[in-house]
Amino acid sequence: MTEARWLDEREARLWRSYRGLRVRLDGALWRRLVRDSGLSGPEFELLVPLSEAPGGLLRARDLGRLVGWERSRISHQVGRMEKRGLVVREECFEDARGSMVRLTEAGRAAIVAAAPSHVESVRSLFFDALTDDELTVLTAAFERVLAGLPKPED
Amino acid sequence: MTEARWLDEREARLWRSYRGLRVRLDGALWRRLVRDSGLSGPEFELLVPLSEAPGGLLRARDLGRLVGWERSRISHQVGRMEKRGLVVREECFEDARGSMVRLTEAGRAAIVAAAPSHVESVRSLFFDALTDDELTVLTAAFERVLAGLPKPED
DNA sequence: TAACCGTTAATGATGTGTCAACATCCCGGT
DNA sequence: ACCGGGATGTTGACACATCATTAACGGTTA
Repeated sequence: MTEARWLDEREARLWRSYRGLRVRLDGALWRRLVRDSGLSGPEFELLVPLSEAPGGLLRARDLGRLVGWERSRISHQVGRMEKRGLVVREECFEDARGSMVRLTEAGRAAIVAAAPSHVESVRSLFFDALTDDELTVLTAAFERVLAGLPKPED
Repeated sequence: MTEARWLDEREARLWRSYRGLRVRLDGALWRRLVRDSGLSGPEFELLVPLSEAPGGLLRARDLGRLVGWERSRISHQVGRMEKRGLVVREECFEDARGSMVRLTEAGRAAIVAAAPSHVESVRSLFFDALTDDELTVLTAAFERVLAGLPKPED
């Protein structure tokens, strides 16, 4: 258990700003989303792929893969959204184990109303503060960090 | 609601990588922390400033300011950590409204055991993938975005 | 056919975070 | 001395995320 590889001053500063960004940017986006559209972050995340699917219909398994969630999380979230009338569950004919998730009219109306405002928030809070060169550097750096991350099982 | 200011291809790519980073990097750090030390992320965040305070003693208000949390969140989290024996609540003599939070011996042992491994995770998963130039650019970009963020009430 | 294994979902328990009351206390002006 | 507004914490209700367990189903193999 050595003291080696501690963070130096510059590294600590970057880490603080990253933590701050993660908390404050996402917090601001979440609050604006709720305020402007009445949708929560997780609701928005599920509605996007559903709204892009033919008939607003996706199998729960595929929905989970599209957003990178596990089955249990999908199941709980779809349950809450079903109670709110945004989606309905239907049985899956190809595979009796599966279940289908279908966007309701209310759900489609909600995502259509929410998307433009949300994109505008992302642009004004994030992209408007970046230069074009920074956009390039950040993309390369983020993708390299992502590529080096261990699989979910670690 | 116009279609203007939609994200172009390069912007969408950066946004995807940022979202991925946010989820996968923080997820990996959380899982390693729990696995290596038995501490959760929020527990770790409160234990750090407490371990640096004289006597391991901080007023709840000050603890909240140090980590940037609101009162309710502090209260709930301290309550859970008190049940786990990591901290104890004491009354505040200077101000009868306040309450003090004190690190227990078990709490101090936990943070001392957890910190080196956590820093090593941050370094190996994040900093080792960045060049020195990127470190500079990211810090400047993050701090500029942070400075432009609205206050919590917006 | 029967035993078995992997996939898919649902569910309950637990930890976490936010919000809206609520109670209490401090402090300044009157 | 009093009063009223701001500060401080706690609590309960709810939404969210993860984990372990359970159940049902499909396909493979004995």
